[in-house]
Amino acid sequence: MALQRDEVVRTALRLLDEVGIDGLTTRRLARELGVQSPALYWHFKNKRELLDLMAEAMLAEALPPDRTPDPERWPDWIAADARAKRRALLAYRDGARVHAGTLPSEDELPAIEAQLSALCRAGLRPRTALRLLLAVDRYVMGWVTEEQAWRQDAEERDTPLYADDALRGLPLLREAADVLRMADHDADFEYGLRVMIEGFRAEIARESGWVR
Amino acid sequence: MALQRDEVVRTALRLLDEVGIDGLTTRRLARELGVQSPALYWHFKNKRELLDLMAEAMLAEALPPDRTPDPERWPDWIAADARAKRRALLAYRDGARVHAGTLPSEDELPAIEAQLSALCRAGLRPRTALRLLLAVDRYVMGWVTEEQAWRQDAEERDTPLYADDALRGLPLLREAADVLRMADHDADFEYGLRVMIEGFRAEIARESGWVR
DNA sequence: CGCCGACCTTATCGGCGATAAAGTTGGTGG
DNA sequence: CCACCAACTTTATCGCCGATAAGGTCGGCG
Repeated sequence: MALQRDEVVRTALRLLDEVGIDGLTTRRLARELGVQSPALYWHFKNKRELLDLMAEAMLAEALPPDRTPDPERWPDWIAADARAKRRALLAYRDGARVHAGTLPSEDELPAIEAQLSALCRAGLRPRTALRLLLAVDRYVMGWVTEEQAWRQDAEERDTPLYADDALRGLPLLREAADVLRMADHDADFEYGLRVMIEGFRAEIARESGWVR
Repeated sequence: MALQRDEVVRTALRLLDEVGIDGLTTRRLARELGVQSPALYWHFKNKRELLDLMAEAMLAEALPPDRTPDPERWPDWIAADARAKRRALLAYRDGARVHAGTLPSEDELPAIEAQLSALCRAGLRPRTALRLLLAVDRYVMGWVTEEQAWRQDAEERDTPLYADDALRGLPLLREAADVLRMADHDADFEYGLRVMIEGFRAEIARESGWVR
């Protein structure tokens, strides 16, 4: 029975968790599939294409399909989407690096259009609404990229990050040491997300002319 | 005359612009320096260490040294720092990928302490202030990472991204096509930055008890 | 003079993504 | 029944890569 493109992607994602993106080589993947490595090039034209499909599959697994967003509750679904994307990226080792640099495919555009529609009904111009979605997406990407890099070398690190000694004479950092040492990624992520949504609220108020 | 560690880093940064991070190999760098590739391992224990030093040098070039931030004008210097960091990362090809995953070294901590101090005098608790700095940093990192990835494949791409055909039946996206096609990175970046700062304003108002 | 540390070379390892070219195999039309 | 074809895989090989081992060069210093 021949390989299915789909099976390759699923195996690649499972393997990703074991060995990380730097350990995910075509040879290793081929071995996992019981096949010689050039066989993979029948299914994908190169490794970049494999990574793109992995990224797509990663998000598809964790992101709920097209709900039609409610204009009234935009803060809720924007936050929910951001959390879902973070969860999707965190679900696999180096998920953010796999996803980085991929662009929305054309069949994701209708979902974006629906979000724009809701935001416009909430009072934004289309350009502004898209910029808003872009901004939160970039925040999530940056966040998870750093978060996973941190997790990575937290495993390898022997000495604790920023020992108390290093904070001598830095009382504020000492008080915020939990944040500095990234003890609670979830809470720290939520904080930034809430701040952005707070900012969007102000933006919508200004742009829809409710201000003053 | 022997190589200086510093000269290697400078050459690596110049070479980075020519060939990108994937083309920046120890062999290529050695050739550029008129030396055999294992010679580099006298100066750095591995490639990761070279990249770390490149990242440090990149930021040092473009970021002004420790100003003491004015508590009154926090929106100004937060925005200025974010712009400076973006500029620093954009100054070299793949700058964001080089910088990704590096942590602040311990001698950068005093500058952060000074920023925390200003934000606390503006009304935040230390933990919240640091979270705020973290959030804007992650936004910048995510932004520039995607921006550079986009620039990269904009060069390679033959067909335009999201042709008008793809936007048929998507009137809002069509109206926001400039943003979708990322025609003006600067303006789009500024928008998200402004939104975050707007959010910080609300956050400070709440936390310092001025609200209601 | 002899040593030593700084710095570099030569040789080599195992592994990488990718391509070319030659099988294999199952189904389909003549 | 057979010839062919498309789908899929193999073997062989290319030119790279990061890294290490072991040994050379050379200037300064005791």
